[in-house]
Amino acid sequence: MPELPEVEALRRRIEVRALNRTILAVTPGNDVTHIELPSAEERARLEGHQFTEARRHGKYLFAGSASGPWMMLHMGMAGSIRVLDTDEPQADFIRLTVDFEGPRRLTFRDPRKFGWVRVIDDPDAVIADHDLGPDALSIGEAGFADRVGTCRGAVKSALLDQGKLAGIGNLWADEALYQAGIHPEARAADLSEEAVARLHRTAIRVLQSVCDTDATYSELPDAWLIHRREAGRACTRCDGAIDKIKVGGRTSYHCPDHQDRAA
DNA sequence: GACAATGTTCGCAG
DNA sequence: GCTGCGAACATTGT
Repeated sequence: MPELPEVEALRRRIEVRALNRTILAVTPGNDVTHIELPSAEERARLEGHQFTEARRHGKYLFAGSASGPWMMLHMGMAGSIRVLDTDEPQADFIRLTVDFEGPRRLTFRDPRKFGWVRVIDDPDAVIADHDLGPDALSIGEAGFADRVGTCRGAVKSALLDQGKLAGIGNLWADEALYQAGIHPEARAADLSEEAVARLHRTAIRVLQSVCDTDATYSELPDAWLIHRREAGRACTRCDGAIDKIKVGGRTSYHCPDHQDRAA
C-alpha cells in the first residue's frame, strides 16, 4: 500500500485528528520482535509534548513540533496508521500506540514488520542523511530530466530509486509509464527529451490524482492500469494486452503494444 | 507447501 | 568512487 499518495493520506489523518494534543504515553504493541521501534527512553522523550505538524518526504512520515522531538515512521510494505478514539477496538498487528489527551490514540499497524519508527530531532537533517532525492510531487521538469533522464539502467528502476526521486514505488511507477506510453525496460538515458518531460508530467499527474482521492483506488478512472494489474487483460489505450515481466527484480505490468522501448 | 507481495538495505560486479 | 543488479529481510495471504 504505502507509496507517496498512500503515505500522504496517512499524514492527513494525523494532521486532522492527532495534532495539538498532549502525548500521555507511547507504548509498544504485541509481538514486536524483529521490528525497529523507539527505546523506552526515546518513547519517554515524546511524553508531555504535542505534535503540531505532520510532514512527509517521499514515503517517510514525520510528526512533531518546532520545540520537541519528532516521531519518524516508515510503513515498509504493509504499514498503516489510524487515529482512533480510545474506546474503539484495537486491530491486530498493532506495533506501537501513542495515547493523547482527549482521549485519542494513534496506532501504527504493520503485519509484515518491514516498517519502523524512530524518534529524531530534525527531519531535514535525517532526510539529508538518508540520501533521499527531492519529493516526487515537488520536483520540476529540469530536475527530473537531470536525475531520472540520465540513468543508464531501465527507466522504471530509475523511477524507483529513492535517492534520485523520493516517493514513487512499484504501483505508481507502472501507472506513470503506462499512461506516458514508455516501456519500463527502456533505458532512461536513451529516452528523448520530449519523452522524459512527458513522463515527468504524467508521474506528477498520477501521484496528485491519487492524493486527491486520499488513495482510494476505486475512485480512480477505470482506464488506469491500477484496475487491471493482471497478465492478459485488455489494454485501455490500444488493442494490446497487459503483460507481466520483472524489471529490476520487481513485478511490472505494462502494455507491450503502446509502451515504447525507444520513446 | 510454494510463491508472490506496494518497502529498504547490503554486497558484489562492472 | 559510482552505478546497477540481485538477494535478503519477516510475515501474511493465495
